[in-house]
Amino acid sequence: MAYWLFKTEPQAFSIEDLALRPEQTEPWDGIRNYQARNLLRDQVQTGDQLFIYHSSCPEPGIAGIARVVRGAYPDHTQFDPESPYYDPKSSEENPRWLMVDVQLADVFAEIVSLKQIKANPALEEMMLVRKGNRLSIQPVTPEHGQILLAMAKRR
DNA sequence: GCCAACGTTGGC
DNA sequence: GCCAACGTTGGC
Repeated sequence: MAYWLFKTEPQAFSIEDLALRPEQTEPWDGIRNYQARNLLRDQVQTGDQLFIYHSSCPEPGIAGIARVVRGAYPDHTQFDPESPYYDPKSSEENPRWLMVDVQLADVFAEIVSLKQIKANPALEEMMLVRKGNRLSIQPVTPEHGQILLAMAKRR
């Protein structure tokens, strides 16, 4: 079981949306970055835990945890001309983009803020806080994962 | 293959 | 809204 950090903009999709129907699995679609796609394809596995990170919002940080319930398969939004994620250069025969299905595991009582993460010397090697990193899917080491879990207040 | 121009991300 | 730090595109 590996840990990952998945970014989302809460105004588009937040952990509260996952929490609306906690029993339901949700497709994590719209990944349009090759590095992130390769992680989905090669490394992200069913049962892995995701730290759900809210970005571009008043308080950026980790809002909770989800689990991967289905490994990588073609992201259907790439074939839909009506979708903002439509990719005319992709084809059903040779899909370019992948997605996974996730299910809510836990909503933190309080966000583990980017500010807190930056303030913790034990997390200074996290990809999230390394300069210039914008990757939307990031590996989280077991050590960092344990520290983040310890920082979180469980609801 | 180079690289300038352009687009995106995301904190502040 | 600003802007740094990328990633992508496309002419050559």
